[in-house]
Amino acid sequence: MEDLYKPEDIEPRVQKYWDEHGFFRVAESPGADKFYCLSMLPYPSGALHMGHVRNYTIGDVISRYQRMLGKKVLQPMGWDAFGLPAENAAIKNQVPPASWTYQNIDHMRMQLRRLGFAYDWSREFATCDPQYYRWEQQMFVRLYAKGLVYRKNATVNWDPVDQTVLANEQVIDGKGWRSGAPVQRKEIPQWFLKITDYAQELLDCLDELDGWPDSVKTMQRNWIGRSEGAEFALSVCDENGTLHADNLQVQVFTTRPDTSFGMTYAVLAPEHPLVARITTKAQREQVESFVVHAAQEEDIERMAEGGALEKRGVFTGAYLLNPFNRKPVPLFLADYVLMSYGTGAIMAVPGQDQRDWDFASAHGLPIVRTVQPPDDFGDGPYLGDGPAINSEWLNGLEVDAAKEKAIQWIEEQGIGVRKINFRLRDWGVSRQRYWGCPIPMIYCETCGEVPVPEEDLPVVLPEDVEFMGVQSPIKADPQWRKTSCPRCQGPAERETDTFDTFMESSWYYARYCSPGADSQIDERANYWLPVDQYIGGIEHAILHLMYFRFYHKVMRDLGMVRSDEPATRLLCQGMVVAETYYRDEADGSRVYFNPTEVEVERDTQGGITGAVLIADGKPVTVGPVEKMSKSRNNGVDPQSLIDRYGADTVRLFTMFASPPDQSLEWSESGVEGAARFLRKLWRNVSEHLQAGSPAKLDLQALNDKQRALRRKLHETIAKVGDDVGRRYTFNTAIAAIMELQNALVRHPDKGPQDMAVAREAWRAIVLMLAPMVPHVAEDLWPRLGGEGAVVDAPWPQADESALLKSTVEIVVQVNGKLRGRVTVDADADRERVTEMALAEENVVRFIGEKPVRKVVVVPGRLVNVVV
RNA sequence: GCCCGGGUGGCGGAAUUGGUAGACGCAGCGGACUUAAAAUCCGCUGGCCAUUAUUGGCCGUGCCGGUUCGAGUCCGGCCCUGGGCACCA
Repeated sequence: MEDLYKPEDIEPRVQKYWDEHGFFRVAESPGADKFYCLSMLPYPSGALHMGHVRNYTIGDVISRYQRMLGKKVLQPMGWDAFGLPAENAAIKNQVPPASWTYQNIDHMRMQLRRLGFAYDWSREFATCDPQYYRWEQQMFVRLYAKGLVYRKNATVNWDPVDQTVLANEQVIDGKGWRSGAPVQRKEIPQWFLKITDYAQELLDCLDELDGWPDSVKTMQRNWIGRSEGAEFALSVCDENGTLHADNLQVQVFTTRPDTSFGMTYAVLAPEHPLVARITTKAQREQVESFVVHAAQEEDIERMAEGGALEKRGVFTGAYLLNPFNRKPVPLFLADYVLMSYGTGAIMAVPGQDQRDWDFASAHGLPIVRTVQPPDDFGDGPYLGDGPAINSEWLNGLEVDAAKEKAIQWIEEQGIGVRKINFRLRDWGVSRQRYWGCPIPMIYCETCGEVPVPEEDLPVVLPEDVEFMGVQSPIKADPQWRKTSCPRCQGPAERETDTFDTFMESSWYYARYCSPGADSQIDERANYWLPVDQYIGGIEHAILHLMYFRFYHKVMRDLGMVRSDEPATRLLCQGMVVAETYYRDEADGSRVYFNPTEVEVERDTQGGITGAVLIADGKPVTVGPVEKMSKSRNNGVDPQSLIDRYGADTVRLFTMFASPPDQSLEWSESGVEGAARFLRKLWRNVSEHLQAGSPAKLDLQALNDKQRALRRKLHETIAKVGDDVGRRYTFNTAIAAIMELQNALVRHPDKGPQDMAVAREAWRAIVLMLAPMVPHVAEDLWPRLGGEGAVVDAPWPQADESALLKSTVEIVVQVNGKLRGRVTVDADADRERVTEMALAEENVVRFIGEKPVRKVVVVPGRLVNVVV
């Protein structure tokens, strides 16, 4: 065995061994326990960043651990290959988006292989492959047939100069990022998926996702935003209550029907269809002037500062008749009512609603309370509980009872119904971009919209294109879109929009289970699904993870899968952060320096006193710790770390520095610490092997010291198993292994039984480290007499008998303060322990003359004497 | 404004069910080895005070209060900080 730890030799050799034996290729094995461990697939941006390394290391550790428990483990990897950055790169570098993407995939695949992740590469795919997206297109036309797909006008960001739709990220200060022209809001037809049909189920199933973080479930609940109430009609009238000649009505939704007697005015959203019937052109223009102004920077800033938005509005001249008290109330237009939620119209009850209060105050409208606030309640709307007042037949009822009675009354009157509304909107999937999956629809002059027949799929996106401007090549090319109608054979045109890239990432996990299938997925998916552990960033808490759940339920309803949810357990890893360093230049600009270019200065206590730029030796300002980003120039390239330290060191550092769900602070010296640990491990095992062959372990022959060391070993095995398997606190698992190694080093005896215990310990250490640092573990395992590959070795189990202690140390407190320790027999009873505790020298001193009032005994832990 | 996290040494973090606060690592200090440096090894390392064969005391987990024999952990009220949402009736 070499004296020095050389990862540059070990890692390629071990990876070759895994590859040649195809260790990570898995097949279904009915009856065997399976474990599907999935990390979110990366966008092929060009190179791995530390966030990827962290995400995939966590997944790999869990996968390898589960495999050592004897399960069939599926861990796949692929590429979320469509997306906007490829188009930007295409414009910048004059290469087609496809070739740029494929090059990036090649490079990043090589980087992932270098890190030694246990992926079944035979299942790899890129989502831009027609053999992948053809199934997405097929599913879309099937959903169209089921009525879950529809087309309607929706508002987009439109760049009038580039004649293109912009993504939200491409709108900077209200202007197009390339043209600089003010962005317009434009209505164009777009395709939608009816995710709202699944709103209730998406909400209900969250309750059963015990393995998901509460934060994600809460965010999804809020996003779905269920509210219960009533929807009812109000008749348009004049100020005397005379009904409108056309018998016009306005539907409103409210969660507080109990407050209806307090309605003092009503509001329509500016886009409400009735607006054209009841307002003048001048009124509409006035509203438009502030609608255009809406949702601008200053409003958002004001809300961030905690202030209420200005309540702008205009009186229509019309009135609505409140059906509860037959009184007419003025009808306003105001942009604080949204057309996209509820009915686009509200009854306003300023006494019980903050926004209505603000509007009423600003426009001098009356305010009537319908719930009695407590005596000490000041000004403002009252949102709490209390008896109804000013409400005729509801008076005296508490809020819940009043709500119930009001809804019954509405239904009895035939003017409305009990209603549940969701905040969740249907999913708009059209993107006016080139580098995406073509939407398989055809427009025929006579037949209208016609889905592409399944046998004609896929609609292939041409990859060898000139991509010079922002304009999509398939939109620019009149030939591509020209086709014939599948129904009438007449001239027709293809849809030139492409899918939102969230479409590809909503079902990829199922395709991994069915490689090569001549259908979207096949029966093999039901063996592997649901995913047992999903790992990815918290930034996907709402969008991706909602679409992912929605798609799974849709696939279930199409008969493709049998489970209700796609993943039973979810882990959201924290951000990777690093210190920032900068200088403020004379011209007011701030220049950031990478942590690798800076040297930190410390005082004798180790506190940071400053930092200098290595290049010029002059000081730089130490900024806050922030998420690694280009703008702060604090990103660290994982490749350079791997080149310098090896994959195992990088993996060990990322797992050791913090628990997986908290942020990980990058530290050069922390990486060096990880490297030092592996060098020590290597040397210690080497010295152990050179010290000779161990005797057969004879438990009866162990002396106290050997027995104590072996107890430490088995305590560590128990703790590490719990940390890795249940708690996912890999940092504390590694710390426990480090402690065990330190204990072994401090036990230098080389007798036959010392060697036997040491051999047992080194083997356990190598096994417990194998998921985290698999290369060095694989290399050391056979040297320590291990059979076969460490990837298939069984996870060590604690020997209960080794954990038994003959004596235990008991902490003695007096009035809750630590005053001494006593060692007692493990089976000593309370009386004996109390007696020992009261006899301890320092305890006696503290009790002094004071009478003992009470003695609390926690068996095996402590005694507290109360005086 | 609403919702969800977090606040513990010089730093990252540990303390799993209310029971020894600071495991493990980093940084720092002292020493060994070395011509020297690196690497490696050993020791010390929350603050203050007393005592030095020794050890002991006081303070200490963002702030204020409470429950308890006992609180980093539970409860009430604040402060700071990270993230999410955006007038959803």
